[in-house]
Amino acid sequence: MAKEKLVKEITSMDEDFAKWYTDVCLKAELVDYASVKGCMIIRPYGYAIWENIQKEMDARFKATGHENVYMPMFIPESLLQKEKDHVEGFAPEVAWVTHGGEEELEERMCVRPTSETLFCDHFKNIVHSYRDLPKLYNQWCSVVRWEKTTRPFLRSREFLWQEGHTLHATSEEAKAETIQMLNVYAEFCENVLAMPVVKGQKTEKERFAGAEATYTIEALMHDGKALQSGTSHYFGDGFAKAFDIAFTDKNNNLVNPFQTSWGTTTRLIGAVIMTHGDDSGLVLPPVVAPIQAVLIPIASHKEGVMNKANEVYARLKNICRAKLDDSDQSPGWKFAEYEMKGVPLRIELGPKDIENNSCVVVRRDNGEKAFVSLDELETKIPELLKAVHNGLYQKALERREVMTYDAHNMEELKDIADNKPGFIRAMWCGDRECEDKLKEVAGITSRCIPFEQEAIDDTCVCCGKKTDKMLYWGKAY
RNA sequence: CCGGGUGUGGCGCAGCUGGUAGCGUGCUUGACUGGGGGUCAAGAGGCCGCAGGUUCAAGUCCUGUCACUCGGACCA
Repeated sequence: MAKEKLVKEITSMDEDFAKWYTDVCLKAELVDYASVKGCMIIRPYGYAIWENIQKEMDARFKATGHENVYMPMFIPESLLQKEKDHVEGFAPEVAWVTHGGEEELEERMCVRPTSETLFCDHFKNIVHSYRDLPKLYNQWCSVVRWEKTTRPFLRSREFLWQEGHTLHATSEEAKAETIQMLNVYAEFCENVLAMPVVKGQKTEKERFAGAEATYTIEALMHDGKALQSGTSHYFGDGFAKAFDIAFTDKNNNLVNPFQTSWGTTTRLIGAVIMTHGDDSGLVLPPVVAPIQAVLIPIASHKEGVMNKANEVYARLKNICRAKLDDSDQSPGWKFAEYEMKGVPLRIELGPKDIENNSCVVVRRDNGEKAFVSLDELETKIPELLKAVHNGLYQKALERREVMTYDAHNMEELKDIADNKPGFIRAMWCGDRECEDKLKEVAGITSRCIPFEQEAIDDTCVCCGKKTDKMLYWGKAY
């Protein structure tokens, strides 16, 4: 009699958010742990999400003129060493290969933690004239960073990602590319993942190793922590100089080109889980959901039910990514199972429905039930999928707005940081000391200097110096 | 890397003062069921994380190690 709302196998968010997250990853069959610490097995259901992310994102890269390439996974130590800031940033977390078979290598090689050095080494060989520019490359691959503490999707020692690397004749063009790709990421998060993000620039402290400027999209998770969900870097000509990349321009001068890189990772899947998920498990945005609608026959042994279900399924397959679950599990079990897996729409078809020439469609995002005439499947299902997407986006946006606070002085800031999880907006003078102090006093880091500025004060929240710069702060994953 | 917690059938756990390896769930088979994780019956399944040590005897005590996990420092 008692109606159990929760999926019992999943810890509730309020009780223990971290455990909830891990439960969802495992119970929704996204990942399994591997025998090497910090490495994960991405299972078919999880990988299918990644494939959909890749498909959508890759189309956007191609539409903006980029080409895919593949670089080696090993980087000789001498190559990694060429750009000073870069190697200092990554050296603590690279994995080294020292032997080939039984023999020790003359020069050890690291497993790529990122591929700037490889791309530079290649660009040096293929770029000689302004006619060779721009180079707009991207690669899909995995990289290795030997992290200390690890979590599925959010921080693993090996992870899948895409890294764009581009080379341009002018700094203006390279800067425009950096911003363009950040906008591609933001648009992708909104229209594909139904996830609102804050676009902005990283402070010098949070900048990528070797970059002149780093831009970021920051998302807010259910528990009020920020997640850096994609970055885009402008390198100036620093790498080009370090790697001797030069070309002859139209005026016959030998000059260095300007460079960018940008990346997103399987962390986006973690972002989806922590943005949309609830106590019943995963909630997937329809565009990336491996199964967009699951059809569950009721009383399937009864005359005519399976025939009708197969007929409806055949039509559904033409409308969306559909699945018919005709296994002998009970309907209730199936309801819980597909809720846990975040399937956007559940379609129930039983004897009563067939009598009425209709079916029951239930939305995963809000649980709303609708009776849909079987004659209207082709129009209603796409509408409902769109509605789920919009519902998810709106809910996430509203939550972010509610969880974003303005701090006008240090007492207020510390109070918010201690008691109200979320983004904190506060003015900042630009000094590293003030940034460090906020970390020390309130345990928060700067997330970004948002493009959309709003002067909530005219002085730095920390030192009181005059400023017109507003920052997003928060606790980050 | 520092500090806390946990490793026992697939999963979740119990196992006291060392003395025959247990429960729930899941799995298999069958029947009845079927609109929110069904009922009954009969089965299968265990190097007790790994390596040492103490002991007549170790899941239990000791040492080491590995993994997972939470919190901190560092990072996508």
